[in-house]
Amino acid sequence: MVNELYPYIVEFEEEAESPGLETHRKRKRSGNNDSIERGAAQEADSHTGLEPGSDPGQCSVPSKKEKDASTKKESLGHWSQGLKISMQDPKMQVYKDEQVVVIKDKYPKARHHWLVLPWASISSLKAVTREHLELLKHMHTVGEKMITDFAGSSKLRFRLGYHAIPSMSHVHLHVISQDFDSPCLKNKKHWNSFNTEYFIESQAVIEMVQTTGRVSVRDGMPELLKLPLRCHECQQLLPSIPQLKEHLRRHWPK
DNA sequence: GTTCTAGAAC
DNA sequence: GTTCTAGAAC
Repeated sequence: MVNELYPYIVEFEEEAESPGLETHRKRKRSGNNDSIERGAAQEADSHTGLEPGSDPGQCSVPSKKEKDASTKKESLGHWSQGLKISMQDPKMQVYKDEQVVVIKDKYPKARHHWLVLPWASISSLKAVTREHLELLKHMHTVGEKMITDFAGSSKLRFRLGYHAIPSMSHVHLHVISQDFDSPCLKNKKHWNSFNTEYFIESQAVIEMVQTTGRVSVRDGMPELLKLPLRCHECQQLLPSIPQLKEHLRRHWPK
C-alpha cells in the first residue's frame, strides 16, 4: 500500500516538456470578471489545469479499485500535487540551483509571492529532520536573494515562512511581500493563513529543527483560519474582505 | 489549492 | 436588491 512517488530527476540543461498534460478548459464564467490574469501571467496558467469532473475522455468509471496506471495518474493529476509538476517546468522556474528551485505562486496573494522548493522529495514539515537543517537554511537564503534581486528597490516588507497545514504537497517556503495587494486574495482563509500563527516563520522552523530535531505544529491551526479579519500593520478589525482590502491601501509604501 | 453558488448578511 | 461568505466538489 505504499505509494511510490516518482523521483524528481531534473535535467538542468534542457528539460523535455511533457505534452498531453493539458486538458480542455471550455468552461466560461458568466458572473463577475475577476481579472485574475496578473501575476501568473502569460503561459503560466496553461498547465496544471486539471479540473475534476471535466475529463472529456472518460465518462464512465465503472470500477473504483484500480491500483495501477489509472490510480497513479490520478494522484499525480490531483490538484494537491500541482507543485511537483510546476517546479519541473522551466517556464515556471525563476531561480534554481543544485538544491532548490523557485517559482512564482500561481495565485499570488501579494505583489511578490514566490515559493522556494527543494528538489528532494519532502512531503511536508512533518517529514523534516536535522538532516534537512542546511537545506532549510539554504531555502531561506535563496528566499532572501529573491527579495534583493527582484524587489530590492521597493519599500515592501517581506516575510518568509511555511503554512502550518499546507494544502499542496511538497515542502515549500513562502516568500511574500506584505502589501497583500492581489486579486487572488479573496477570503478569510487566505488572509489568516498568512497573518496568524498559521504562518510559521522560516527562522522559527530553522531554530526548531536546530534545537529539537523536528518541527512541532501547535494544535488548533484550522481554527485560526476562521478568526476575525485583523490588519497586520495596525491591528484594526475589519468586517469583510472588501473592507480589509480597502483598508490595506493606507499601509502601502509611497 | 480553486471554482461555483446558495443563502446569510447587509 | 446587492454584497459577501462559506461549504461542496463523485
